[in-house]
Amino acid sequence: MAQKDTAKCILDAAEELFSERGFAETSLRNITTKAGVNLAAVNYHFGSKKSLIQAVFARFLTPFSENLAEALEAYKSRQADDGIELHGLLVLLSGVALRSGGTRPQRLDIFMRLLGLAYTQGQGHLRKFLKSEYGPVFQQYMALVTAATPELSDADRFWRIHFMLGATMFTLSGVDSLTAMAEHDLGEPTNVAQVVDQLLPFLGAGLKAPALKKSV
Amino acid sequence: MAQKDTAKCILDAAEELFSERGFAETSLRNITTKAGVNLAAVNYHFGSKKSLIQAVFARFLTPFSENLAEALEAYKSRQADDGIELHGLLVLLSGVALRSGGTRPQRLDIFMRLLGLAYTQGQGHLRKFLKSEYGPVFQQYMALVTAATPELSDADRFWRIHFMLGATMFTLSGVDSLTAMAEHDLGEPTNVAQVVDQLLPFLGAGLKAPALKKSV
DNA sequence: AAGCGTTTTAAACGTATGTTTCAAACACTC
DNA sequence: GAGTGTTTGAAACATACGTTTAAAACGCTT
Repeated sequence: MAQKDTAKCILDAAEELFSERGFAETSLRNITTKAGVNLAAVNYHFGSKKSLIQAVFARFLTPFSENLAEALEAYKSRQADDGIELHGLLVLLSGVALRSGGTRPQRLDIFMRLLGLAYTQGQGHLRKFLKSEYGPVFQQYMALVTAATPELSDADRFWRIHFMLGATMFTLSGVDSLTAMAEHDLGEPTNVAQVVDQLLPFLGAGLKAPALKKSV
Repeated sequence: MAQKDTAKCILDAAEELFSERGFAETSLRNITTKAGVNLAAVNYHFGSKKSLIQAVFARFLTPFSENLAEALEAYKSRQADDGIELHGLLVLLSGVALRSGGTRPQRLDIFMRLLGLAYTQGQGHLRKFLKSEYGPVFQQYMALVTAATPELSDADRFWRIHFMLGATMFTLSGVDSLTAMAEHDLGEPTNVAQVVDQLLPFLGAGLKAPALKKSV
């Protein structure tokens, strides 16, 4: 059991290297060297580099989406017919995210970086894989957010959700560099959970901001 | 004059391909084929692929930072001793950004994507190049933002500025996909300037949000 | 301990990359 | 219009990549 599990070692190394350099910049030789396994092990265990990439995402996203689905069920039955409140929804999602990192809580930043890559340098196969596999849970969550912001037009909500997504992904993607900068400039050490706590009021205020009036 | 300028053709092709696929995924053969020039032309005109990447950034950032510096001077002398107001600063920056795309206004999305790449898959040489070349103007702008938000602690302002940066970069990076989604889902066509108009109230409200109270 | 399916290993495969080379074509001065 | 410096062209360079191969090592049942 203290034995090394080759596939797990490969996933660990790939996850970290991908998040640092991107998919194309990371060679299988980089990965297998870092993992301490033979080059051919990747193709033996995962079939191809593409499948490796998908496996890296699946390892994080599968427990994450399961946790989110559970939390949503619990929330719905608890809330019953009370009004749905935005702040509670944001806390719910951030809690699930912080809890789904496995043993290491920092995994969240790695994964946010990967998610960003999937958007920017996603080769197509990744986006389809992610949407078909994990789309429904997030649509479920979005329905609640819509219920919590009835005053917004669909268009306003659409754009502001993406503003929120961007703020979150960017910040958490570089949370280690940013906390280092913050500590250097301000002298205050910060951890991921504290950054998320800072993030929530910003996102809430942005989403609830008064809509712009056309042509001042 | 109607002659093709080889270096310009290379920059145009590189800019577009880099922003779509990233630096490593874009080969010099992709670039020169798209540009309709010989493969060796890149190394002849720019020396190396690295220098080409820097040149792509410089072509956009140099006029941008010059425009920003001018706008800041005008703003300062106009404002004199009036109070500095956040919304005006945001409008100023967005105006400079929208104006600096050269002939094609869409260039802003391409460049935002490139800037994102510089953060994520920046090979180090890029970040140093950008910071030393264009850092000072942005520090100047930041000083005004600080003056416009005296109620914020340095830490709150630090984090919220990065939240704003993330929301902006993410949204504008994918503004073509997002506007397509918005048009499909909501039936409303949108252009880049309108998205920016949506962004500003969101950013303003987020930055000015009441600070979180520690330990509810 | 023999046998068998699974896993690991080292080496090679074909392909694509960034870069270099050097001769040909060009633009322009004298 | 010859001569000069600059730009382009086709081909080759060495290197790195993802993948495949076939033999060796391992784990486990019998």
